[in-house]
Amino acid sequence: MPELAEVELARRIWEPALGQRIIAIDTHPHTRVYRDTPAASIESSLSLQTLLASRTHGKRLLFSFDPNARSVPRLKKELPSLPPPQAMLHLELHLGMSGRLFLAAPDYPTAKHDHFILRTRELSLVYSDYRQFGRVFLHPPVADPWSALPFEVLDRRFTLTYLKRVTSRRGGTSLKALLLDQAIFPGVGNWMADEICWRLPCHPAKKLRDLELGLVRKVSRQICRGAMRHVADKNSPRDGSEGFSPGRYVEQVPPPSWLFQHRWKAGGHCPRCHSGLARGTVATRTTAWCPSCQGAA
DNA sequence: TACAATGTTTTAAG
DNA sequence: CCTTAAAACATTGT
Repeated sequence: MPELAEVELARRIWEPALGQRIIAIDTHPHTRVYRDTPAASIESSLSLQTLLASRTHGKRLLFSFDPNARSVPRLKKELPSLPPPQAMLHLELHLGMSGRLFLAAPDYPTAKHDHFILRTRELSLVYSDYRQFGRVFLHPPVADPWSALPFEVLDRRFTLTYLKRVTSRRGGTSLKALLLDQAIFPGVGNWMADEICWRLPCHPAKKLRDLELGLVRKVSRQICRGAMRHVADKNSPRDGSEGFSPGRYVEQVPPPSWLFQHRWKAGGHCPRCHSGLARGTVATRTTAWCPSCQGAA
């Protein structure tokens, strides 16, 4: 499920735990989710640390922990014998296709597909993923483990010049495949890619060399911004309640004027021209498009 | 039963 | 070495 906006939504779900200390960690240690970092090493690294911050980049989630939050008093010049501060630890999480985050009570019992649970005194932070395409791993303790990632679509630096440069050798690829490439459009997934193709409008199998890149850039930014707005509008009033409040975040979905609402329905119709939608495989993914608006490849 | 699923990585092929 | 296409991964639901 998770693309850009849904990943941001997932980040906010764990937000109530910022500033809290991890007092226990539960894992299913032998699942593929730990293919990068062994569960035991995550457990020992994060134990008793404080969750300080969270960010997203495309479909990635980053949670940063302060190993000094507990032992560092305000005075530092006065205590030269204190050990030097340790760098922040960064835990990255990817939700894959079926991963989700939720909050639960501190004594929440681990369920079948709950691979990773952080416990604080007040909350359980649960990562659940029945399909195990997702992953959780630790970064080496550097200041910013994400400094080399590509620009996000909504980043000011995502300019036409930039887009031309990073796609300069990709003329033979299809629009849909390009939109799904996380090195170029971080956070765009299957439904957003279809939405962008539809909004352009342009057939998803059209070759990049036949495209107007400036328009692709403009529309992809519109779709990303729109998707983010749909999650930002929701739950804006904070209820001020403490601790576990299930259901505070509910998934919100784009309006009926978007292709999104119609693309999976059998016999779905184009919200722009009302033609019947077409469906097929493009770039190895199931794809929906309007044969009337989007023309041919 | 067989296939598809809002994703990524690896392998194969051009 | 580079680009592009397809298989593999693990599990569930139709």
